[in-house]
Amino acid sequence: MRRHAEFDPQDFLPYLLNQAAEALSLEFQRHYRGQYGMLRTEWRVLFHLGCYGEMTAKEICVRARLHKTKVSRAVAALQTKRFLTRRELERDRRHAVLQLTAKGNRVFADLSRAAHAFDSEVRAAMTHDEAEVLHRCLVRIARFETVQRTG
Amino acid sequence: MRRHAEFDPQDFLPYLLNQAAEALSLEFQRHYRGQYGMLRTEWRVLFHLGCYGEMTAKEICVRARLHKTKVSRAVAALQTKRFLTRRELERDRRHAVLQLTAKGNRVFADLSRAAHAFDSEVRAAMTHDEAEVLHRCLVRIARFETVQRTG
DNA sequence: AACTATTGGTTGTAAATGTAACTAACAAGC
DNA sequence: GCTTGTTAGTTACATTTACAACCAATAGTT
Repeated sequence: MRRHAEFDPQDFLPYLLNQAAEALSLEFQRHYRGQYGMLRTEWRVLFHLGCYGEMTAKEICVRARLHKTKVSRAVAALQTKRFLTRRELERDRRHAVLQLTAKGNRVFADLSRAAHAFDSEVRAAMTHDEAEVLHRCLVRIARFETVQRTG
Repeated sequence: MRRHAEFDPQDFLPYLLNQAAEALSLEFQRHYRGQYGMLRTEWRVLFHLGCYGEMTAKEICVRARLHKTKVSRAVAALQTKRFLTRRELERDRRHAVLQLTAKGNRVFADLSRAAHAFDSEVRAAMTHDEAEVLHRCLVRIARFETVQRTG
């Protein structure tokens, strides 16, 4: 049936990578979406604040490689959910340091635990060596030449 | 600075996988979007038709793991671009076999070449063995238990 | 101080996506 | 033939995202 036998979608890395990423994202969504009504970007922002501690929106943009509008909206949503607070800096009132509330920290702790468990579950499908290689390759690919989008 | 040192976003597979997938997708977009004004789903549908030959929308849904509405819209778009034609089956007029036009095939050939080149470029960042492991792991992950979405 | 450029962040609007409800064709049971 | 169920595909509407324009604060220049 195949006409251009020289190229199977499964062998095209962007395609395969997307399939894999989507499979995992969709599965993990259940946790932050189902339990807390959060969107993916909100989860990412919370995740970063939880992992690294307080920081400005700009820092999140750079670290998480998210566009500032996405972060802006996610922060607003997390704020109305009372998961974080913003504190303006006097020395430069353009910046606002974001910080998880106690509630936000509890949610982070819960999701962090779920993430850990999920991660282990996925890793169980491969050997330790394979996981090492996978990680190394993904990091390399993630750093692959991309257009500016941290604006 | 890190507070919960036990978990770095970079170590969370869904996250890392997403970063990697997005980096590649964004980069490859230039080809199908910039040159032909195609959306990602359109490119995927074209890709599948090009690789495997004519098939129905339903078959594309299953193979590409895309929801039927996405495929429906992509097919409509590709049709107005004159990249494919649809031929109803007499024996079951619910089905329509989709087939690339000559123009569609030329576009596929061009993008297929670009995809090949891009794939090689990415693979150049790793050894042959690494690429093998990566591929194997990704296929395994892509098949990971997911909710039904080929409906 | 005034003038421009840059930066952090928000908002408006169009495009894209997800979900559910729908239509049309067929199939099975009666 | 008529009802009920299923399947392929479309459409309508709500949610999400992308992109550009915008605002306010600061920095740099004169």
